[in-house]
Amino acid sequence: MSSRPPLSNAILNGLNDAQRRAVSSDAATVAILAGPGSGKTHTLASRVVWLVDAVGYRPEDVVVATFTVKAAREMKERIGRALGNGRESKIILGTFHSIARRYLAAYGRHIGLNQKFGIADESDSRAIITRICKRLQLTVDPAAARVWISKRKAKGTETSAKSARPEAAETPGLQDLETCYREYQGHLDRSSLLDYDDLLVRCVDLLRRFPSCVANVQTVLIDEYQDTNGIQYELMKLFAQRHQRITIVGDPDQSIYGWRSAEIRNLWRLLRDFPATDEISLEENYRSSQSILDLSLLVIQQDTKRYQKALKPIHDKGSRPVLRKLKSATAEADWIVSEIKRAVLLSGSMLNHSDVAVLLRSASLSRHIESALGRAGIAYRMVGGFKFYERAEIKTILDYLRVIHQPQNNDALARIMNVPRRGIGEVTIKGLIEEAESSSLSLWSLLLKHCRGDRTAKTKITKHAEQRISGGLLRPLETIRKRIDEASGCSGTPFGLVDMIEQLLTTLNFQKHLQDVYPEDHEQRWVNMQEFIQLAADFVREIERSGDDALPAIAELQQTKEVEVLPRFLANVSLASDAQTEDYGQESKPLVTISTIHAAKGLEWPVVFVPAVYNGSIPHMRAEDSDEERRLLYVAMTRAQSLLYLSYPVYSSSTNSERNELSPFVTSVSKSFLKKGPCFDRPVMKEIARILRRKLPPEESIFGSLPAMFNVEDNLFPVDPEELGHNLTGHGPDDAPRVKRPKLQRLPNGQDDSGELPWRKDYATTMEQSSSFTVASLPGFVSAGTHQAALTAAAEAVQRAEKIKRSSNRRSAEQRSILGFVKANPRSIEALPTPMPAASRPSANPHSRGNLPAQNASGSLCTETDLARHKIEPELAGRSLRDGKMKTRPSYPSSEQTATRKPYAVFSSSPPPPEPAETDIETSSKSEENEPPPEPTRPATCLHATTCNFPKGLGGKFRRPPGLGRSSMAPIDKLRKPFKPLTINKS
DNA sequence: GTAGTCGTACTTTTT
DNA sequence: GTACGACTAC
Repeated sequence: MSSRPPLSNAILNGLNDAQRRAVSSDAATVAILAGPGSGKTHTLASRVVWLVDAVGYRPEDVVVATFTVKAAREMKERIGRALGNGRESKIILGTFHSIARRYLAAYGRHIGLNQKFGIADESDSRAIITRICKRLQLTVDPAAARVWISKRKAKGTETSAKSARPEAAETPGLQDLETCYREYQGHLDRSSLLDYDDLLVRCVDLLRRFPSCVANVQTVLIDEYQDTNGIQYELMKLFAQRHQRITIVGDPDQSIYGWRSAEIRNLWRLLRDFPATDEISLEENYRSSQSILDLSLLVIQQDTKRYQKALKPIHDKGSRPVLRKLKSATAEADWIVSEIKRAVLLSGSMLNHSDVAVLLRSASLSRHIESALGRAGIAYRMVGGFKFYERAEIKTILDYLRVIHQPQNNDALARIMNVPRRGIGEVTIKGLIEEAESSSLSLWSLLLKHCRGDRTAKTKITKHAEQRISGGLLRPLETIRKRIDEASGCSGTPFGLVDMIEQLLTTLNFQKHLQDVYPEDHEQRWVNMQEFIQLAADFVREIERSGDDALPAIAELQQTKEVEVLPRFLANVSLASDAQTEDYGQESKPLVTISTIHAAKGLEWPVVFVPAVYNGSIPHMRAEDSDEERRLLYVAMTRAQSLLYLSYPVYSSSTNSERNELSPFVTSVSKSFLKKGPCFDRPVMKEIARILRRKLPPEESIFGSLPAMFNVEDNLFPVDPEELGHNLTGHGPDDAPRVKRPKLQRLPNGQDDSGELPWRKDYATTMEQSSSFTVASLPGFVSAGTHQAALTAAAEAVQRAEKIKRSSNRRSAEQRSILGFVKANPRSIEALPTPMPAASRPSANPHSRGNLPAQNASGSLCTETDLARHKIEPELAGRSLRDGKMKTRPSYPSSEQTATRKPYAVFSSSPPPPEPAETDIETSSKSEENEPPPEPTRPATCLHATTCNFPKGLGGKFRRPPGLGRSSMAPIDKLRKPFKPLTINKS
């Protein structure tokens, strides 16, 4: 790689060795597998730039597929920044669905697709299927039918072998399902609609029958590959059919879309179909503190079937994640607010509200959080969940637009027929639809004929209603349609989308309609309409700026140019999960982010809250795959950079006082969490600052501006809300009495107890004997030892990080391969994974892997380089051995294989303790501005909550202001305007 | 037939 | 806190 042209240096700069190798790999197929925070997306984006700039592919010959609109947008931005000249807009980049739609728009007619096809979103599908089920009196649940149909389409056509299985008679209403499927598909065809799955299915059809569509494509890159489903895999291969050059990045641990038919299996399929694939893993985690990673790993490792990867933190230990137990969901929300305030204030606004995310299993959990934030006047935004486009008034206008675009869209027309009120009721509408369908007319033409007197509908329509339909619905829409045709026909000024919407609103007298129907909140809804217009305007501007996203011309095949804005706008609405509602003009004030975990994938925040970590929420009651739920929690946890809080309410909502149980994913590791928020003293804050690479304001200024009566510690809520009556917590025996105790002593094995529980040991002991690390000590304040020890730990962590950084420079040669894993388990991930090869250097302590196979189980199948990769840093392998953890490890329940594999020393993200000699040198050279490590015997009392003296990093110079006396401190939150939620703002 | 009122039963995750 | 169904008044 050393002989690359200088131009490429810029691309490779700032990447680590493994990333560099991934970016510049010459292999046709490249699979980059890496854990969270390892720079996957960045690497993929860099590879795109590399392929264009260094290798020389034309941008328009590169296909990049992502899963979410947000990811696509970000990818485009990143690539654009590096490429310049707007070349990124030529790249065929987008979600699978949007790329498929573009191809279908351009070439669809070659496979008999109506040029003006529309997209049926989920609610359309649901409505159609419900109607079918009702009409034909099918005994299947419409929702289940929809899922079944979708799964069938998503599976793809290649997997014929396995389709034999589930199809058997075991499916109860199979007959009905089949009927429903047929009817549904027929209905979509008649209305020229494609549902989400159809976009992919039809595109596969297109590319198979007309490979020349993609004859220009040189290379295909896929982000978040673990989320591809069968049909997407086919699509990927078809896009790459000419040159078979594919790059994927993914992380099996973050596969959270199984319910949408994502198949982790696709990873093995890829390696099977492209055996020469260059596998690269990225192992350094640049995002999270070591504590956060350690705990996340403990969670994900409970999945014994997973393919394991190394994940090495480069950051300091950081403060331990918190697992907080609250009385109710309301208390939980209030507690979150109090912790946010605490973090912001005690960091002297080094952390602000936009650094905070609250990640939820389900969007519906946001209610309490939203109202607590609202009450506290903290601005926030909700990502995922209720979508802007799903608001009733927006949907209505969208339906109008859809009918303008596609008069044959009966469903949309039926929904708007009586909105605004035109004196037509359900019965009439239903009758008309039936009539239209039975005479194979569209509803639109039926109405048109009726109103023109060409044909009288059998269904009775009152004269009054007829007039209003004719004058208030048919005629205005015809007019608009005519104007569109005229405009596009003679290339005159196209009829502006915004004009169209505004004209529609006027003719319909929509504002009055809103007033009539929603007397309570019509104003808000009208504001939504304005925002909608704004979005449309943005969309148009964006199109004009970046030009049409036409596909590169192909000699052999005629393309249909997409000239009209309307269809593209509608498609954009259906395919965009989020309206890009952000930043119009107004200085973006810092907002707390509330998001579903799904929507948070790929993102990161300094501070992350994961509320509602209880059985039933995570894992969700209705979830079928509990491993996936665990991965979901893992994804949530690994979003955090420096502070991670999990919490759960003991009692679910006020309505029924049912008790919640802590999520099973964390019960066994619950002791590794803090029971309440960390004390944000100087050392802790400094560590946070270091992880975030930010500057921490001086201590005086932080405490100088604390509001009066401010609670410095997380003590507004009882640590155990049930303790009042001496309750048993009911989470098993070791959990019962919760005695806080300081951990001041060194553990016998010489590992210094840096205030953190000895995690591994804890993990082991929770599973067998719980007594082993009870350390008798002063009763009193938990955190005291933590903080002083944190100082030492911090210094050490820096060295460790340094060491890892150093060692990781040669990492690329040592990455382990998944090839063995795949080959040993050719067709399923159900099989146990190959044991992670342990350190192969003799210097590493041998007992750790006494019974591990020396090589990857696939040994014979591995290439030489494969084997070479299996070396592990000796330090990494060494640690757990030195600690003698192996002895206390219980034999793992499932199988010997698991048990022997279990030594996770090798996967551990904990770097080894520094070697003594180096310690001194490094500390002295390194910690100039650091406090000298404190004496191990600092009395605990200095951290007493109410008299909080901060441990004087600087010799006790600063004391916290007494709080009561000081006046005129500006509470920064005063300045923040209360945020009015789009949804509902009353509690 | 339409429109308004009341009571009941749900509320995973996304393209 | 809402969406849908049943019931009742026009």
